Amino acid sequence: MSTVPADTRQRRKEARPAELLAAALDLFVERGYAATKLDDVAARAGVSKGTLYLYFDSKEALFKAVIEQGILPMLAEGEALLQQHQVDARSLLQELLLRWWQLLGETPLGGIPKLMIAEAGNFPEVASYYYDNVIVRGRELLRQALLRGVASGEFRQLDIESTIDVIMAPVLMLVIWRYSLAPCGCGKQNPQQYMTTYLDLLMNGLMNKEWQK
Amino acid sequence: MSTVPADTRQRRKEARPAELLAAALDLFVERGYAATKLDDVAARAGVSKGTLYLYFDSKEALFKAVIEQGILPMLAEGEALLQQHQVDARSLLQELLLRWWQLLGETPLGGIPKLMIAEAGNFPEVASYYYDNVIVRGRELLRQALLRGVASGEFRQLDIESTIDVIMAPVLMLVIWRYSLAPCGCGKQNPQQYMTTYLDLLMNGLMNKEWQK
Amino acid sequence: MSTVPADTRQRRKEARPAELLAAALDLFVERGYAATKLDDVAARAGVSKGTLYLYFDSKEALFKAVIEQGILPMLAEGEALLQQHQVDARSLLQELLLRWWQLLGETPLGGIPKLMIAEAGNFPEVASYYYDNVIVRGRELLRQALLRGVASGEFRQLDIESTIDVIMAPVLMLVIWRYSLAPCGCGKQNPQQYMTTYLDLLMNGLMNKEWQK
Amino acid sequence: MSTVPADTRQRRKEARPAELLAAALDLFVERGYAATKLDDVAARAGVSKGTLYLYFDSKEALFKAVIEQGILPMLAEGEALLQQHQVDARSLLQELLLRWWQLLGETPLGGIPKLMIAEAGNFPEVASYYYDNVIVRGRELLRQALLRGVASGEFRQLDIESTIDVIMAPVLMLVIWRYSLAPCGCGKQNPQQYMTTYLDLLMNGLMNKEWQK
DNA sequence: AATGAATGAGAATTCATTCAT
DNA sequence: CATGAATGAATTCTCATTCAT
Repeated sequence: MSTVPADTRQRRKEARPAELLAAALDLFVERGYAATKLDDVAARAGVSKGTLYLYFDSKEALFKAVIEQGILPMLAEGEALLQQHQVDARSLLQELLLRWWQLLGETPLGGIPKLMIAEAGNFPEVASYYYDNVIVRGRELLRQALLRGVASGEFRQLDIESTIDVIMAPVLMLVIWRYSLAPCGCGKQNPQQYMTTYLDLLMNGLMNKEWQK
Repeated sequence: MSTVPADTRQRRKEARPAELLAAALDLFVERGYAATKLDDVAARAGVSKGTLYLYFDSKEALFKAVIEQGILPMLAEGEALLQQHQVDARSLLQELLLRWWQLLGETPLGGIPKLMIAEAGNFPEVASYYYDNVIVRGRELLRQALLRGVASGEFRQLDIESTIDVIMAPVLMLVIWRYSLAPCGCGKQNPQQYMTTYLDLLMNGLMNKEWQK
Repeated sequence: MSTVPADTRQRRKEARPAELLAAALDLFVERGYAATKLDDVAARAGVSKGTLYLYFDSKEALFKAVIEQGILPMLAEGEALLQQHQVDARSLLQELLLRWWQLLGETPLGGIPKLMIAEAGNFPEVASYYYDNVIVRGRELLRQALLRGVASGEFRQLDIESTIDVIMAPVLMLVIWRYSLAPCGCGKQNPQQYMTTYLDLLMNGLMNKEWQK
Repeated sequence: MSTVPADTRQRRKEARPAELLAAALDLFVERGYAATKLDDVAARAGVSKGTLYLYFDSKEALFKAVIEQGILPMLAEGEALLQQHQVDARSLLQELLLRWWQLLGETPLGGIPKLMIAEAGNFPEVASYYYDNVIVRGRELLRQALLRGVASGEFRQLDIESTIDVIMAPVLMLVIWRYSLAPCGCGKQNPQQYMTTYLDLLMNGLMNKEWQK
């Protein structure tokens, strides 16, 4: 009746999908798609199971939405990173990797790579979608940084495509670990130290001797 | 009367567990634990559902056996690697990584890391077991190689523990990729090129300048 | 919109457990625990299999609830019987036995003794519970009646404890028969005549000669 | 080769059915028909599951054989009891009840009444068979004793048919208890005392005053 | 005769989805 | 919009029965 409750309700209503997606992301990442019960998703979002179906047609649709929505911030970050114009390739590359880690390593979105790896076989279309929109774009960013470094002479001559993959691996493993073995009390990681070591190793590996500090 | 059938039967009986484990490994890796139906495992092994229960008490027991049996070759390989006595640390490290890749990258066992990552949350005890027996031991091998290299002056001073993790990451990602996004037609990998690039980058990153070729 | 459906639904929901328990009691008594299919229980209660699990965690939980709920009326009757203050022990004892028979012999609860006898070996805890709450209490009622009769001189001196067991037996057999061999067309019993004969025999057996009418 | 082993084997072979029936009786009585696994029956008889099928066509056939074989000693005892010619009806009746109790209360056959009660609903034909061959015959024995006592004036005038049933009940309950609640630690029975009390009560209830001792 | 590996129909249980309120 | 009771298809697991040895 009053407008205030209407607003509150409105706000809730609009927030519902996001709350459901957040709950679903958590559980999908923690348990996997098949082992996640919609009851639990609804409960974690504080609604009833029926409500979930007001916003998502099916469990599969929910999964796809989780991935799609989870990807958006990565794409946005990618857009922002494109605006980067570090003077040297080393700084550019370092910046790319650090911001990626900040995005994935410190938000729930970090679970998406693990989820995608685990479920790629069951949802090939989603995997393709993820590949085309996230991986290809991310590789493109790295490719540009590498190409610039090689062109400027900062970086050694390397096979660009495989270098991209190799460079991605340690950051990926860092976030994957966080959502897989780390919660089981396996290996107390120090992400900060890990990134420091990684970047040091990488730059030493990439750069021409004369450019190395 | 004839000895052949008796032998055949015997041979089947002894081979059954291994056949079932192989089938289960394939499907667990491909679909995940929860999404794998025991009917399918049995069918792939060429037996009926009931037969599976003659050898494994439950789906969970089958899963554990898959991991435990899958780990054995890694441990054996680890033992063999310990016997390695390359003259220089560089060769030793390179040998470790290549043989690991050969073991995991070219046999169905390569699916185990992906499986473990996906299911660690649902089977923490198994994850701990895997960590203690595979990861800790693997890290020990790398640790020794790194320490030797640092002692000899081949390798730069680096934080050993985080370096181990960083070094493991690209090989892990290579096998994980093979069982996750690669089957979806995402990115035609060239593992040979990947390993070449990786080792080149790694050695350049690790080694002191004066030692670099 | 209409209140009737809401009421109906509510009423259904509240009635469900009782309906399921009634259906389960019937079938457990008729077929035994193991031979009773939950499908059949649900069907007899007019619901689907899944609904049963909304109210009971498992088949075993259903069984326990059947016994526990089935016992309540007996306990209530026991309480009521305690208020009895017949002038003579003969009337008191007769009243106890008749009311017990009315409760068990003329309602579905009569199946409980047969069910308990058949399943005691498979559910020892339930059997203990039944023993402590039903049998011990029932024996206490009989004990009091017997003690009073002996004290007043109405009844002969007898070993009280074994007399209690002997007295219980015929009424028990009457209800057990009703749910075991009687339905197979074995022996057309006349419970009325049976009880008359039983009480006559019992009273003659119990009472001192000078008190006998 | 030697004749002794052949004999042994022969003896075993001939004993097999009886051993299997004994094992089956034990388990059927303890757990009920449906809850008894043929694996367990075979194991208890010391043979393999397959062997069981050499002697019995099916689980149901085994059950029927258990009942049929279990009944034979009762029938034989019944025949022997018919030869009884006690001078007085009281002694005759007492003898009948005591020998029945000795047969059932002190051998594994005592489980048959419980088994029959529990499974009558699932095996109506077996129940009918049991009724016709055991109960009808047993009732006939009691009927004769009662008729003789009434004719001689020892016993009071009573409705014979219902008296038979009432008289059977306590002995039945005694053996039923032994295989149902007693094993659960419910009520430490003293069968000797129970029978003494029962017979005392019964005779006092049955006999004319002038005949009572 | 005896074995026990293999089978597959059947039963308990779960959970995504629907729908009346 | 929101709820949660109800559904039933799907899955794990069991066990009577068969049959090659």
